[in-house]
Amino acid sequence: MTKKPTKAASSSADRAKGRADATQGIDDAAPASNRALRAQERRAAIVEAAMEEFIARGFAATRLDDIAKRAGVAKGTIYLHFKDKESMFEELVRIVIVPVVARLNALPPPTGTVRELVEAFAGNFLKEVIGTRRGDLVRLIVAEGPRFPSVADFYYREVVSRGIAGMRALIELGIARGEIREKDLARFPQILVAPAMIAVIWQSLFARHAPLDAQEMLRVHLDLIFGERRTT
Amino acid sequence: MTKKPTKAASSSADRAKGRADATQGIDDAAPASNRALRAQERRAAIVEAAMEEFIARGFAATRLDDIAKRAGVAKGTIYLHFKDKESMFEELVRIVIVPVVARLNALPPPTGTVRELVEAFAGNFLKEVIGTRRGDLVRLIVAEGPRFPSVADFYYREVVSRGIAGMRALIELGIARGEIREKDLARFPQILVAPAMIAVIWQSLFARHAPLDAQEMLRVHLDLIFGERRTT
Amino acid sequence: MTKKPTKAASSSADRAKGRADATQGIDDAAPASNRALRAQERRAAIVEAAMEEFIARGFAATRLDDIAKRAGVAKGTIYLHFKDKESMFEELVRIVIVPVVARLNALPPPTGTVRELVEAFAGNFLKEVIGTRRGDLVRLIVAEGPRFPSVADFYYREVVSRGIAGMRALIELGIARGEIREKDLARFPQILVAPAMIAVIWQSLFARHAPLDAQEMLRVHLDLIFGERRTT
Amino acid sequence: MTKKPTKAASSSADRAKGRADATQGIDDAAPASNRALRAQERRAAIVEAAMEEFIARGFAATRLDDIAKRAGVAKGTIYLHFKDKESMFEELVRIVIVPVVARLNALPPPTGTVRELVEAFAGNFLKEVIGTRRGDLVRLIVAEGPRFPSVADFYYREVVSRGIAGMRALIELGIARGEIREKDLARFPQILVAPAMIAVIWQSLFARHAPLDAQEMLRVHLDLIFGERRTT
DNA sequence: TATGAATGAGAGTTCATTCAT
DNA sequence: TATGAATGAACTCTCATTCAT
Repeated sequence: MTKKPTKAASSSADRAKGRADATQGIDDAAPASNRALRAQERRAAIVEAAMEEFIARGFAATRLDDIAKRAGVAKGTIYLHFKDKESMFEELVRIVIVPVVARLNALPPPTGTVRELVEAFAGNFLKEVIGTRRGDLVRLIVAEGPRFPSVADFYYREVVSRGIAGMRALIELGIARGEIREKDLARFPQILVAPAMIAVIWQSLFARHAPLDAQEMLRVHLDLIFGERRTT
Repeated sequence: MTKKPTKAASSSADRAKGRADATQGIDDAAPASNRALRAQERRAAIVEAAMEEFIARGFAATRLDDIAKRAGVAKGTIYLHFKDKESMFEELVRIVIVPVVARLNALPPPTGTVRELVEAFAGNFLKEVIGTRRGDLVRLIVAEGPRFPSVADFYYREVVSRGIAGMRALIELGIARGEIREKDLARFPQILVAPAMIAVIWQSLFARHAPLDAQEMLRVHLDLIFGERRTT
Repeated sequence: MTKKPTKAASSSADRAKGRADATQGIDDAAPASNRALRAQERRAAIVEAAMEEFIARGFAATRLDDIAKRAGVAKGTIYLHFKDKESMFEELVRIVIVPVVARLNALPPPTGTVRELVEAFAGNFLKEVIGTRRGDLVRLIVAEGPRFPSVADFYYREVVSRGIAGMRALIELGIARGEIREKDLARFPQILVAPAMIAVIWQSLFARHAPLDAQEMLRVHLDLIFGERRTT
Repeated sequence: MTKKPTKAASSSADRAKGRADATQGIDDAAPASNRALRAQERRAAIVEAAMEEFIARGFAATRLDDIAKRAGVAKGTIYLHFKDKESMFEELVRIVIVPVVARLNALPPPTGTVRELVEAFAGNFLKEVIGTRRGDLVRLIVAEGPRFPSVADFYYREVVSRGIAGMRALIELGIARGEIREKDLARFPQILVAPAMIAVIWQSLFARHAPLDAQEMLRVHLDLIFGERRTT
């Protein structure tokens, strides 16, 4: 997790870093960094617990008491790391999303056909997002976005706009290579990812009633775009 | 005294008024139905107000005080119509959704090509859902669904499953008539509506950053499915 | 008590007044005004209780819980009458001081010598302020004034400046009549009341260690100003 | 290691520094006294900081965190010097008041007329108390006295009773020498200092609205007691 | 000796729900 | 039937105090 300390946590975090560097290689540095380490662990535990609770209950219905209990810390400890409930929520989303963005930026080497690229990407999405905590996060953002414009903004800026741009590039490549016939698709990359989004939402709302084979659905959707796959 | 009409806010209010007009002139009925009439109006006002507030703030953050104020009734009056906040929310969604279902059932006469049918449907959806209160309702259900399984269930049963079934029928018709080539599409009617759903969500979260021309997007999507439209 | 209702309390207070006027003389007005009456009583009880607690503990150390308990109401009821703890304190001082000012304005008929007037005034002060709740209020204002400028301002405007002006008028009359020799006294009416203030503070802090005969002290002070009294 | 010096904050700090310079060069004493020295300095800093904060906010509203920050020590360090917040406050007042008493005891040689003595005293009071931190301390004691009887007791015993006794002695001298005519004044020395006290309070509460020329007021008051001064 | 992260009791405030009118 | 004052449980946030380092 890339350090992005709260004001409250910054001093200890910074100092910890400094000290660790200074005592690099010296055994008895352990106790010094133990403190910082424990602080990091606590912070991580709070983030983890808060995420679970926010996803399970939404922002307003989540009790800080429950987050504390789940994280195994005292109520007051939360306030050593976050200013208040609101900014905790906002920061949380950032904290959880940043590594996602990082991974998106670590582009896979563009080899093979565009369809293969998109399939690889979709496969990854299936595994890592649909039906997972990460998927619930998406639903959380959809749910709370209007009340937390800064969260929606952040999510748009960091994830959506980049994702859209990436998709558009892929689509244009596909068009240039003749893999995609529908030229206007480049104007609406949302169409490419729409079924994936629907799958995310479907899983958390309706999976009970009618399980959805997301993988198959994506395949069909890609057939629509790239033309039917020959007999594999 | 119909205590719990399964009619939507507006329509029930309108009908109630109509009835009052109809019974005009019957002396001993007038005062009695006046009472009922007023009760109906109040109830409708509460439903309307509650919907606005729930959409704007979500379930937990909505105050009954605000609903009462907006509806122009006293706080206690709400409890004459609904058991408590939770069951009010659950009932509310039902009340608002029922007329939607009713309209869906009043199928438009299936004339013309399948594409024309779907386009008509999509056009209606564009006008009546995307960027409207009704669209926000969809987002509200996505947001609160996990905490209100009964709401999600109801929505699935009354709207989603029927909608899916209807789409499937259309798709099969399209396949039979040769308008749709991708045969597997019938297995995932979700693909047909996915961009529409995405448009709904996009409007309430990201319209500010990047307005989305939903109409055009739907057209492109239909081109994908039905093959490109010739020059008009 | 001149009605000066809080925003929260205003509606009920106003309506109560209106209704009371409307139903003047009609017996069954009782139940209607009972409500308003009870509300007034509650409000008065809160004011009374809050005053006691604030005097006993100061602003910061006073618990709303204790005020509620002492007033015999629920904690939430306080918020029907006052916006929050701070504005409750500020309003409280106003509420308690207003009748004091009213009484000051109801000037006693200026008969007899200036010394007699001043003695009458001092006698009243002795009876009504020194060693009473009212005296404690003065100490409370001294204590909290710097943290509640609005309170200090109000007290200065309504009580201190008027009191000073009144004293100055009396002193000038005394000088004109030849009862007071020290002409510069009119420039510092504070001197006239200083021992009275000291007596107020003394009673609440040191009475235990060394009781102070305030009456005698004031007499000696007046002798200083008016010259020794002959053997009456 | 003198644990609880009975010296005032500032003076002890200054003196401590002086001592450190004096013991410079004694090898094995240096580190030991360095420790004690640092401790003394810290303690003095805490006392100073605490005084400022208590005066500015009162006892209950003062945060130990702020005291620590202002003193440049960690929160925990305070507890190495004081048992808890309450006893810190009580001790503090003692620490700050002791040097005042000491100075009072170092009586100036009684030369000249009584009026001159009193004027010298009043002049000193004007300079050192009215409108200064020391004056605020008086207000603090008035404010917190009822909640800290031990503070009020201490202040009475060490300052008030001695001051009263001293004033009485002066007054009696004045009467004996014929400078003061009003014999009963000796029974109420409070009258002599009352305007000075009023000036202290006035400065911190009302100076903004109506500045008070304390020096002139005291002069007028002394004229009242000693008779008008001739044209110097 | 000094630190400051951690604690958790306790404070102010809100708001769903009740009930006398 | 309708009201809205009253309730008090429950929530967020603060801060004196402790203790491992």
